[in-house]
Amino acid sequence: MNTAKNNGQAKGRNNNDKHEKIMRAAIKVFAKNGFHNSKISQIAKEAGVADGTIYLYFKNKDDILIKVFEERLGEINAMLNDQLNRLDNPVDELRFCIRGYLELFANNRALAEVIAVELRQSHKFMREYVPAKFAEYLNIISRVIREGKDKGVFRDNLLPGVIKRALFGALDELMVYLVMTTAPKYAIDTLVDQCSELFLRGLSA
Amino acid sequence: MNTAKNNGQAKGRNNNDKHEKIMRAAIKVFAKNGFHNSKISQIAKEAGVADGTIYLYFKNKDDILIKVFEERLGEINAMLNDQLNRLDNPVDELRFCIRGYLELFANNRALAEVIAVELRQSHKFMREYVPAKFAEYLNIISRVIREGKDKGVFRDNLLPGVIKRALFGALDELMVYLVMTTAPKYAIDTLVDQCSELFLRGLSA
Amino acid sequence: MNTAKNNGQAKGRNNNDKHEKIMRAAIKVFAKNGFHNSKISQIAKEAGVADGTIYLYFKNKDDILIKVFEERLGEINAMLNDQLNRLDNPVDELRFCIRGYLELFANNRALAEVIAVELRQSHKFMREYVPAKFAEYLNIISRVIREGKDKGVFRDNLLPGVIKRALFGALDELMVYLVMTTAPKYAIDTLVDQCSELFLRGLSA
Amino acid sequence: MNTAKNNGQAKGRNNNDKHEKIMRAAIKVFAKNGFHNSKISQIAKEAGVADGTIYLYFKNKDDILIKVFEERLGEINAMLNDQLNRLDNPVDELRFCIRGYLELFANNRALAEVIAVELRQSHKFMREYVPAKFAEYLNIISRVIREGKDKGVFRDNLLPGVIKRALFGALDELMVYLVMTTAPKYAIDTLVDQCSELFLRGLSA
DNA sequence: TATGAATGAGTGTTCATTCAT
DNA sequence: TATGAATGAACACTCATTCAT
Repeated sequence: MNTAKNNGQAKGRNNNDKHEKIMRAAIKVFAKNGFHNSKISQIAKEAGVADGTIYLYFKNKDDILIKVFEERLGEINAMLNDQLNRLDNPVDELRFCIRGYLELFANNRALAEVIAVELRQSHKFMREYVPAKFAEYLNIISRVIREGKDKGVFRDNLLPGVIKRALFGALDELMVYLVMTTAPKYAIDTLVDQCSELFLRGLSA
Repeated sequence: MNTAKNNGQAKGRNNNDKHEKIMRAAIKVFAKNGFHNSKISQIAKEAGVADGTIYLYFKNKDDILIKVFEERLGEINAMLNDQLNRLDNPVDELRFCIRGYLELFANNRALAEVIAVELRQSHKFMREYVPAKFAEYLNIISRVIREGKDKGVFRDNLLPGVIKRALFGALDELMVYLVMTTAPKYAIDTLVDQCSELFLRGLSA
Repeated sequence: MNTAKNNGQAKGRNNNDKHEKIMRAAIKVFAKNGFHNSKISQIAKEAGVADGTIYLYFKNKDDILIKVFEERLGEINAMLNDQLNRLDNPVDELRFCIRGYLELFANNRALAEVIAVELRQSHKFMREYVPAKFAEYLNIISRVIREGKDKGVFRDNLLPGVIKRALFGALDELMVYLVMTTAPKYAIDTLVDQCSELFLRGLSA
Repeated sequence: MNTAKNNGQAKGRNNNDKHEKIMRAAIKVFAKNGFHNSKISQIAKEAGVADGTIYLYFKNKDDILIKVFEERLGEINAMLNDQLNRLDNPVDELRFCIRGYLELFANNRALAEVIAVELRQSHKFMREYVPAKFAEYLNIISRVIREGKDKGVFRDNLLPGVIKRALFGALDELMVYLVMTTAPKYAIDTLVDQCSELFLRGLSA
């Protein structure tokens, strides 16, 4: 029944090609039409493969969306982990999280639309799918906050489990604004500055 | 072509009854199954009317969801406007906005689930539907912030248009946490306190 | 179950008013949209009555169409019978049948469209409904032909039962042409002349 | 959007099989129930394919009916064109047109019922659908008449554009009689003879 | 008689998924 | 692996008809 072959990450070169091609096509199509209005046949066409081929790489349509999230969020997490290691103070780190998140999506509008619009969407996601990489992402923020508390830079009565969600919500909303507004009134730098100052002041000891 | 009868609010008692009954039923059913998995026939059954009757009050399935948002958000806005008039300082007002939003949804889980999960959802919403009441809601926050700036309570370099979105995003995310988590680790009071302090410090002059 | 009140012809003045009003409205609406695309509510609106009122005068939607045919064809038959009595030779009588039929419909385009397009249509008509008045109409033609044979004006080996159908078919087709063509190439007089000469020569002894 | 594959005629054997199978099934089902009372699922069952398969070969339900007309009328036209070439005088040719038309349908009662009852039917046909093959058929008759005029066999004051319609109407009506009457009083030969003599005398110089 | 709100049966069409090649 | 023709379950919406007033 489950004929999907590639559940892990490291695969043969050839397969990977097609897996990646389908994923890129899916992001493009999802962004254009929304998940529910996107047809498998459109994705197949965009990817240059047959409809049936998609089922060699993905369990079903939902699986494509899940894989898109997981894989792209995984990349974001890897990038954040990598960069945060090079910084040595929570203030710069938080600023980097904020700037990194907004810039990333600003540069990949299609992916942003998909994540912004579809992430919270269907029951498949909020009910059945446990977004592992999403939790990991939140935890990166929480780690930075905890580090700030430990170093005495941030207030001591902060609950990282709450703050991480508030920050993520704020970032996500600003990202939606950035991506869904045809002619945004505020530049990305403005958003980053306003948001950073808001949170850093709000958190500071 | 459009046979929907109740576009305004104040109607005859009988019609209103049914309009309201259908809306309540829809919220319940949407919350349970998600919008796309909810069948018109389920809503009709839950409301105790015939399938066809729904189309006397709503243009189509999407229209039900839109009306739910608009009407409920309208109530929230009315409540906020009403209460904020009784307070005289921006700090208390912002605290009220935060507490009001979270408590409201905490007390109406079904509606919260619908709004949280479906609001940003399909192209119908982020692409075709212009959420008038939602904009109004954001502007209430922005008004409070502007007032705070005028009174010298909040910083002068704040951009209300950015801050209102950041705050809304944070609140929304916390609401999702509250509603979607089976056994939340944090009580609503905790969330309100953490969020209020975070933002009030972040905004303070 | 059958609540239709007016099955005969001679009725009270008041009822007749509404019966007639609905019928006229129906002809107009059927002609515009075709039978299957016409809604009871449209007819009701056009007639200036409530939907339910129609069911006080007609058994159901099909019944309206049947009544339209029967009543209008009845009028045609009455007119033909009346006029044919005043003529004394089969040649003039046949000419009159031909001219009468085409002129009648040319002057009532809406009715013509309905009869032309809908008469042969639905199973209700070709299968269940026995078009009494239609048979009567055909028999008027057949009577004229028989009379012509008796008087020695028309050939003796003619079968009136066949000829009446051929003539009706020809007339009907020309009527369709007249009515459905936006800018007919041939005037009604031309059609009458061509058709009369064709059939009179074809029938002549 | 339009996924129908077979718009032309000559296709691979497999596809053609199914296209033809569905068409035959449709004729059978339409003849039995009338177009509006025929369900896609019935046609699919009769054809031995899945409901969805029909939509690989036809745009929609209307399209099936249109294709039936066009293809069958196309065959009639081809047959007529082929046979008429072998005859050398308009009298025999017209006789052949008359006999050919009636015999063809007499031998394919289902198709006859469909064409007789549905051809003039719905707005789809008289209003939106332009019956190309039907016009072609009429023009074959008109060509024969013109040829007869040129050869001095038929009268000179004939208008072929009118006569072709009158003849078609007559034939069509006789065909309906033949097909819709349970026990026709007149044999097909009788009809052909009566009709041929009627028209040939009517047209003769 | 007249109304028109309410009913609910009925169906064309889409599209994710399968599987023979 | 790859294909794409075939499948068939699933569902929003319409509208003729009813009936309480």
